[in-house]
Amino acid sequence: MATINDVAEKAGVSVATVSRVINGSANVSPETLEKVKQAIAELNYRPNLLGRALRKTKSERILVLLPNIANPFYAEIVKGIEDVANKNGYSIMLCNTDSDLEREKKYIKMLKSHLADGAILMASEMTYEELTELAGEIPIIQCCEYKVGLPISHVSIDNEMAAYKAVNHLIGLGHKKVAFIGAKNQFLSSTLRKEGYIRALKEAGINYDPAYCGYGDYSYKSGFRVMKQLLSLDPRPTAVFCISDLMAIGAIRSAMEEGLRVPEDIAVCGFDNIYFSRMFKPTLTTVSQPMYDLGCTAMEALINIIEEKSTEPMHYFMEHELIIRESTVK
Amino acid sequence: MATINDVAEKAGVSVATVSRVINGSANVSPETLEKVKQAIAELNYRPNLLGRALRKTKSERILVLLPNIANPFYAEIVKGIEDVANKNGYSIMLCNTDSDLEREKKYIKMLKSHLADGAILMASEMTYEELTELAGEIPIIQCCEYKVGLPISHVSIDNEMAAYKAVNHLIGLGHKKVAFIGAKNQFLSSTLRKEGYIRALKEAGINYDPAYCGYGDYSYKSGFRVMKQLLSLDPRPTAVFCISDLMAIGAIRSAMEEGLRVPEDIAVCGFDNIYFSRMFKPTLTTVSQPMYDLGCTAMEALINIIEEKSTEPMHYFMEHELIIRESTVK
DNA sequence: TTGTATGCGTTATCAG
DNA sequence: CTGATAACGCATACAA
Repeated sequence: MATINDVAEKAGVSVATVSRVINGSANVSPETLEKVKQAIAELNYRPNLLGRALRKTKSERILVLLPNIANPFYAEIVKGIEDVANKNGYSIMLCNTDSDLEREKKYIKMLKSHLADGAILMASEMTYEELTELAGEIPIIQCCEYKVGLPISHVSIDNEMAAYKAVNHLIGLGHKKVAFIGAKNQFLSSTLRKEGYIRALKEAGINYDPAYCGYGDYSYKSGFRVMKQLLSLDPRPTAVFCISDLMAIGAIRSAMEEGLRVPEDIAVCGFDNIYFSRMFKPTLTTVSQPMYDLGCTAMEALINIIEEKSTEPMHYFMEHELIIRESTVK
Repeated sequence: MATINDVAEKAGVSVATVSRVINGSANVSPETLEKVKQAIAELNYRPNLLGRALRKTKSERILVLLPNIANPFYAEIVKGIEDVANKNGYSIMLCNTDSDLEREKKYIKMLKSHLADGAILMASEMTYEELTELAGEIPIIQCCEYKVGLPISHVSIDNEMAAYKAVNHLIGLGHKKVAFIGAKNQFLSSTLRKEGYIRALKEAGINYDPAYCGYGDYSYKSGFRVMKQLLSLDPRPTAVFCISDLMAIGAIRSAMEEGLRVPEDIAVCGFDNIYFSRMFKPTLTTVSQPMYDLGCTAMEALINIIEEKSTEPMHYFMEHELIIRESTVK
């Protein structure tokens, strides 16, 4: 592998001049420029990024930690992140944590070891203390899932309001017995979506009944299972709000297996608007997050921190949208 | 950020001793070990990976280039890659190329710039020449999609045989008019799957008719569109083999819209066994690839090259499996 | 067992 | 406009 020294030797100049050529410095005569360029081409020389980053103490690289690359929801966010990053000269590298704290910490260690200039964290498993400490060392942004009260910027939607609107839609269709399929975990969005559900009920004068609430893990299977239990209640719910599309689809299949029609016998609403929600029959009513914009905004906020344009933690709430399809309205 | 110098100073030893402690050298007295460990802890010191990699000319990092992180197919492969990598002390970083040659080349540039020790390429857009040149410089493996005749190891399934078996299954059910929904692109798998389709027809004494072949881009929409055309043929096909699950699901929805029942009026078979193929109604008959094992094998092969245990290019063909579900058999 | 000195490949400072 | 040289943070050969 050719180094800058080889190029310098071949071109008959010093390494400093080669470096100037590489970095587009104006102070190089046309003849030397040509000589150096030729030497670079002949040797097929590529600057060693490690050496450069070490010298500049800046890598122009960003880490994106996400819990599950299989989730198409994150894929769209990553697109936004990448586009903004590329526009600003940064490369992004994806780190799949698999919701495993150990894996996440391994990547965080790489981050702390100067491998990247900053990171975007989605659904981090770290504690308040760990996050705070990390933010003191390295620029980070929380995207989608976040913890409040931290000196760390975040980008998300208003989960409480989104859930409220979804449940309000069901109530507006005349449903009185509206069930809820959520998740019990450390994520704020789970709590907020449930709070939105409860607020919609209360405002409509409907009693909040914990018996109408089940909990899964966002998966198809868990939606299927929880729905089975809810359907055994008497009186049976006539509508269900699920905090993920996959659970909603599981719930629909569960209802169908019981001989119920969707939406005639029971209406189902999901959350996320994954591409599959259009393909499923009946097509799924759901809440759409502006995934691409979430990614763009997160990356812009991160760059602002890295380049020290902004220092104060910012909290961005992006617009969401209720998408009404066949699973709630015939 | 504390450096090895700070630690050395604080502990009252030389940087060499600190380095020995970090790297677990045996030749350190218990007392110095303790002193250094304490200094490391107090300063919250993390070795700078750039410096280390630069010095060792080895990063212990692997790049995984994939065309689309949204495709759950790749997610499972990545799991296999990660598990083997972690077991061997490597970290993997995902690079989303979006099937864009420019993006891919940017990551390849990083690879050539010593940011990683090697790479696993899935569905690369590069030419024969580019790939050959790259392989001369850096350890790489082709996974799933590959080009033949290159001095580069690859891991995949036998696409021709898999397609053959799938179509044979349809023929075995009594179908004579078996259509095909494929893709026209540079990928060998597209060609091989079509060849398998043709071989199965020929062996059964069925004439291969190009009119029964349509082409999409693996997506739901394209499957839907192509199926519409195939259904307008006279005589109408009674079975369809699709080279992706998404196209198969699009095809099914298309058939349903025409008032046809699946599988009674028309049988549909997909390819990939994405998790969604189980959730869809009717559940989808499809070809399952051993995604996790593909990833494991690819990573093992890469490590063998990096650590120079093997030098000869190897070609691995993993077992696949035909999974029969409701879309072909009632 | 420990320390000194060197170099990995860059970029940046300073002198010319 | 160009070159010599130091420094980024680390690991290691060699000396002590």
